[in-house]
Amino acid sequence: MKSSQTIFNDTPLYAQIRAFIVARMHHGEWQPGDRIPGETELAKEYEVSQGTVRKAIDSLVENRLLLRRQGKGTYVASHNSELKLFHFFNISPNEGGRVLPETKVLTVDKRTGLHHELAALEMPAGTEVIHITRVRHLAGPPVIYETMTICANRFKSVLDLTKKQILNNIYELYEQNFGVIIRRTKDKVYAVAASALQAQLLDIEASTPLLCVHRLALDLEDTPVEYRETFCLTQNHHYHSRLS
Amino acid sequence: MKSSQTIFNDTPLYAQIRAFIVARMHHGEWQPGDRIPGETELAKEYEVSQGTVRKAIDSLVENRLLLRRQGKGTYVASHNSELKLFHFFNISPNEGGRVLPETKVLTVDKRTGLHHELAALEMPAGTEVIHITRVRHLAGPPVIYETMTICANRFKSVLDLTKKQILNNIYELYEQNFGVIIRRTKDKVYAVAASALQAQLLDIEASTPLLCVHRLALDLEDTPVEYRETFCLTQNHHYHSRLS
DNA sequence: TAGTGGTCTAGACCACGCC
DNA sequence: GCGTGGTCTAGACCACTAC
Repeated sequence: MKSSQTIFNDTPLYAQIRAFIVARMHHGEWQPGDRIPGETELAKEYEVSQGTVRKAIDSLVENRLLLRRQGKGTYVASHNSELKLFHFFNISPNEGGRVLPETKVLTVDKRTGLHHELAALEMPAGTEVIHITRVRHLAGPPVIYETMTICANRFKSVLDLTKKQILNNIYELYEQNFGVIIRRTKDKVYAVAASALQAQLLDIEASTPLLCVHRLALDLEDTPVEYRETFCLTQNHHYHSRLS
Repeated sequence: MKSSQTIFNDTPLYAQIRAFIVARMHHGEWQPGDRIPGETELAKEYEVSQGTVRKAIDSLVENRLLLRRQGKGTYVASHNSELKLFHFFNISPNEGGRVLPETKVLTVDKRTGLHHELAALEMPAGTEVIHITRVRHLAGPPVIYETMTICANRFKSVLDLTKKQILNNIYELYEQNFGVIIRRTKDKVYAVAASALQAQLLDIEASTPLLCVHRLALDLEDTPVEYRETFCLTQNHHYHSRLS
């Protein structure tokens, strides 16, 4: 990169290149599934060495924003690829392998966000949100009741979809319809007693212990996108996580 | 690395170097907290370029087995360093910052492992284990009841310790007394109703919903080391996890 | 055969911590 | 000033994919 173009002399070159690449993905120039230019080409374009571009791409591959295919090229990651299908869905049967959930959307409403929802999403009081509730099955009776809250402005056209059009993997919907890519989530997990409504929907007795997950999903720029509350029966299923 | 010494021509050089470094840590030549030789020195020793050693170290730093200090050197990570204190302890108060738990050890016994314990630890039926139970407080009344199961052979001298000598951060004990470094954990999380014993120990009513975590802790070589069952009150606390 | 990512080298300069 | 890790370069060869 020519010194005359170097704006941020305090940040490493590869970090600047990485930011440029993320910006082009975020802006929509490179869509999920697209192949991006080769390392040598990007190196020429930005006037840096191929090794520096490689280092920038390395860190994006680590964060699963890009994926490499040897001999073919580097691609923008997509949530609907097999690898990512289960990535943010960490509830599994106790016995047997992972199961893709079936989903029934119950309600889709627009309303003013509640205090704790807006606090989680870092939005000012009074902001309009879209509120979705749904029940999910995992190869059997219903085991998950879930509510999701998203910004009404950013996801306005969700209201135009029928309940059946709302995808099972809603992160895929964010990506395909709104260009919003979920990079990471923060979960807080509790044990609670089932409310009357939850008991009815999950066909259990009230006060049955339920796993309760408060999840915040963040996009590429670490902006909160969705606040979700998941209530899960853990008789035959569990929530899993790995630390390393 | 001279070609005559190259044993695994199918694996990349940097991966071989990484394996050598891990072996020297695992073997005890480099203890937690030690400084390892500089990149140039290791490069000379293994007869590879400094860049290759760097790539090997990079991946170990990512996995938190090593940590770099610019201008000083590269160090073997230690669980008692501030950075790692909370790393595998992911239960926090709902309000306020993280709190270091106080711990009271209840029992330390040697017995034959139960079926599900040995299955988790991948040990043959009939293996002897050490079983520890304890209660933990987080700046207030007790909120955690926990049982831990470890291999009796590997951790024999734990039986010689008094209950007070068993450290609050038991992974630190594994590291300091046995040279076992925990690299990662796999958690399965459930919601359950408190048993009579748990209710008594946590001073709550029986059937109160409790968070139940089944945790397997693995060492550097991905061998299961400890199986733990944690029961946690989530009135004022929560279990947290991040996916990315 | 041509282009891509994957690995590896040798050497350069910088920023930091320490003496 | 010296040694450390941190960044960057220019070029090499390999393995894989596609034509």
